[in-house]
Amino acid sequence: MSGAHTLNETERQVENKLSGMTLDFDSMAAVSNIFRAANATRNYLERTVLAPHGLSWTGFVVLWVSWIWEPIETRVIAQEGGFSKATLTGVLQTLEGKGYLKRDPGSGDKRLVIVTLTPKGRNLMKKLFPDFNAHEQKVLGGFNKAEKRELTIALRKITSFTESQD
Amino acid sequence: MSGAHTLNETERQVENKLSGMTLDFDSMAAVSNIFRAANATRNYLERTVLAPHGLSWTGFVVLWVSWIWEPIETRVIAQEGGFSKATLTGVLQTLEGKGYLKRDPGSGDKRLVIVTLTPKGRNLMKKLFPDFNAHEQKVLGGFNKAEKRELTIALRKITSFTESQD
DNA sequence: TAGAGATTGTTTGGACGCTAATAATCTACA
DNA sequence: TGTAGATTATTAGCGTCCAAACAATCTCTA
Repeated sequence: MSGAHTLNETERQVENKLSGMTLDFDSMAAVSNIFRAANATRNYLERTVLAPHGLSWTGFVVLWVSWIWEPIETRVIAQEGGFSKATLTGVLQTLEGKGYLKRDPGSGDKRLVIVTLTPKGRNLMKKLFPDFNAHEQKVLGGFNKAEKRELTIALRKITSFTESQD
Repeated sequence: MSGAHTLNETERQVENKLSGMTLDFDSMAAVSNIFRAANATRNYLERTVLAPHGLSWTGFVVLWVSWIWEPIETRVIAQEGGFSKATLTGVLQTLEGKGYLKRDPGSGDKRLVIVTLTPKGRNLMKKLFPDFNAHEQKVLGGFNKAEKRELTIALRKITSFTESQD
């Protein structure tokens, strides 16, 4: 929902299609703007920070989580990163192939896989993360500290509601 | 970035990794919560509204845009929906296969493809969209009208900044 | 009126991302 | 002790998602 048409044009057209139905355009606008902001921010950070290093968004998240908590079990990475174990398997293969991390069997529980960054991976993150954060600051450049926190709180409210529903 | 660890634990660990660097944790939290909220909301709406109709998120967006503006050129759908032409081609094939829409060559410019919903597609949307909006209202249930608009404005500010940057 | 360059949709090849099925391993309880 | 059930990572199969290459068509200009 990106937009060649303006919001007003869209609203008029939707009302046209659904005359008589009660619609909440404020909720509609809020929801669609969450996705627009998320996509635009993701594209921006991929373009400015990640692409020069040949890193995908998911690859970066996996690398970041692993870097912060290494040595770390893959099941924790999946939970922390918010994707399935199956997805993680593929991403780990990619990152291992690029030489940023390695996988070892758990010492106790043999089912587990433990991820550790390679020196190459650690060097990358030590350089990449401050850069990433600098661009996050740019993204939030129009906000003061209180406004950033307000936004964060609002978004958390949405996350916790939607995650609590079955 | 979903979270088995609390924010404070993560902050402490990151500071540990990057002592001496200046990081903006408020921006970091805001950005990561945009993605958490977007993913959680998407999963919620897929689960509650879309899955019962065998519809994917992207499929719904394409169908929605086409329904509102039909007859519509595919290049407009791609721009409006925010994905590439290549992605759209696949999604349109899927939706056409399910009998929700059809593709016709443009009458003037022969390169163009014009999308029109089938009666089956229109019936689906007429039923689906009010349902979708009802769940959007639920997602924003903890917000009053002013708060919804405030959130929308904040998100738009982020979108317009990130989209304006190269 | 050619023909060079731009634009459009599709194909191709690669990476994500999910669920369901599978194999290996662990846990619990009789 | 042993075995049924749970948990783990991986694989298989499908549907997104993108950039790059491609063929068809249009546009502009000399």
